[in-house]
Amino acid sequence: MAHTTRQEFLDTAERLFAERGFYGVSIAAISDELGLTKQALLHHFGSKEKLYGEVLARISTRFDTLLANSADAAHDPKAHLIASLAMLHAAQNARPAQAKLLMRELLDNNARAEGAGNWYLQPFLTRLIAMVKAVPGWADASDGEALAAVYQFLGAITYYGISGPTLTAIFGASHMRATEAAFPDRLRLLVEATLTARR
Amino acid sequence: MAHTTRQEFLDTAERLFAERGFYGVSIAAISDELGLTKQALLHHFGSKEKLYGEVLARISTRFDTLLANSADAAHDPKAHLIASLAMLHAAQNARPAQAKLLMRELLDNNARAEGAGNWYLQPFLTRLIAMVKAVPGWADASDGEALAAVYQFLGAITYYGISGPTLTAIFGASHMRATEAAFPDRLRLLVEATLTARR
DNA sequence: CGCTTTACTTACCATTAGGTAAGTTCCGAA
DNA sequence: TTCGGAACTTACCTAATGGTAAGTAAAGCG
Repeated sequence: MAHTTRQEFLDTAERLFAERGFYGVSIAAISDELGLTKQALLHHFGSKEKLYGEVLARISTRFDTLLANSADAAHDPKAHLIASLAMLHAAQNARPAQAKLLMRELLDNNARAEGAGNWYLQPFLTRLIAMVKAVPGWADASDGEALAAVYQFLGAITYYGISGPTLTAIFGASHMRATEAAFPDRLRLLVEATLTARR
Repeated sequence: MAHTTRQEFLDTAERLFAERGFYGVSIAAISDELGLTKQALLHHFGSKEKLYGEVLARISTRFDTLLANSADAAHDPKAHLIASLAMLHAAQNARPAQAKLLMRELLDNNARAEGAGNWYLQPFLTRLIAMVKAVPGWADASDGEALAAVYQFLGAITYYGISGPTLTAIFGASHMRATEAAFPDRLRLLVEATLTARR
């Protein structure tokens, strides 16, 4: 709203952090892309770490509201879960940087997690867990059990979001188009298989 | 064999690069862990980039020979593929750093790929593609099609290799044990579902 | 009008980065 | 016994890093 510059910083940071990781991007590099000095960035965010935190929090919120908005059509829990995951997939496709950053966070948080690191993702994860537990036969599942399933779905989506560009870079663009359309079906198969495996 | 120090450098670098990424680790930090100076490292490897390349090449070779050694029992192509992927899964479990590093490479190579970056993984990927194409019904698949399947399998394995520690860190260790044993079955389901989807 | 706040800038700083240059120590072969 | 090369070390360099301090220009507001 009034904070246009702030949002531009967040957008640029999200993209660059996704491309090169936290340590691979300097605050000067981020600021340069906006034609500002790094002190402008520090003015808005205080430190590089806090900027990174805000970027992550924004992604988590984005996902969370995405899932919250789809909650009404929850007649069939399993169909609802699949539809929600498809929405996430679409969101990842629309914002490739987001997918990369999410995967990076899964890689980095052990090492670079003083304090609150992981909590950015937790509300989002918790909501997905609830959706899995709503599926018939999963009501009595433990949080860990449901989370493992969630993590697998999320991983498949996120991984797919990053593998597209990578494969294109290695093997050329022509091969990748056809398989792009097949992913939603594969995702559905994965969800069905995982959810059916438990009895 | 005579190069004990070299190998120790590679081991340490593999672990640290996996933990914090290429830019997150200084060559001084790697050397310090061995009680040596960074110039010792530069003496052996020339530059940080070359060290990183050797680490990746070693992983690729490791995988490649792993697959090559399992090639004899190829009576049933699908069973062979599944068994090979299970071997990879076991290898990733035995060396968690390896899984992380592989995933990082998939994230980083676009940005930090001047030249040969991706080629480290290609022989390994090519071998997996051949194994997929050996499955009945996949002989006429394009390289891209087969690679997409390979990439999905590899992603599932690699992702699972890194998600274990992460989930444990977030939700505690007790929840994770049970699901650990279930993964081979899930992997098999994934492979079956993916390979059957094509007709 | 004066005062504060916001959004920045220039100036500066200590630390660390990767890398070069020039030794030193040691070991194995001629 | 000397020689050469491998495996290091200390010393040094330049550039870049994240961050602090202090200021400036403009807008909002009593």
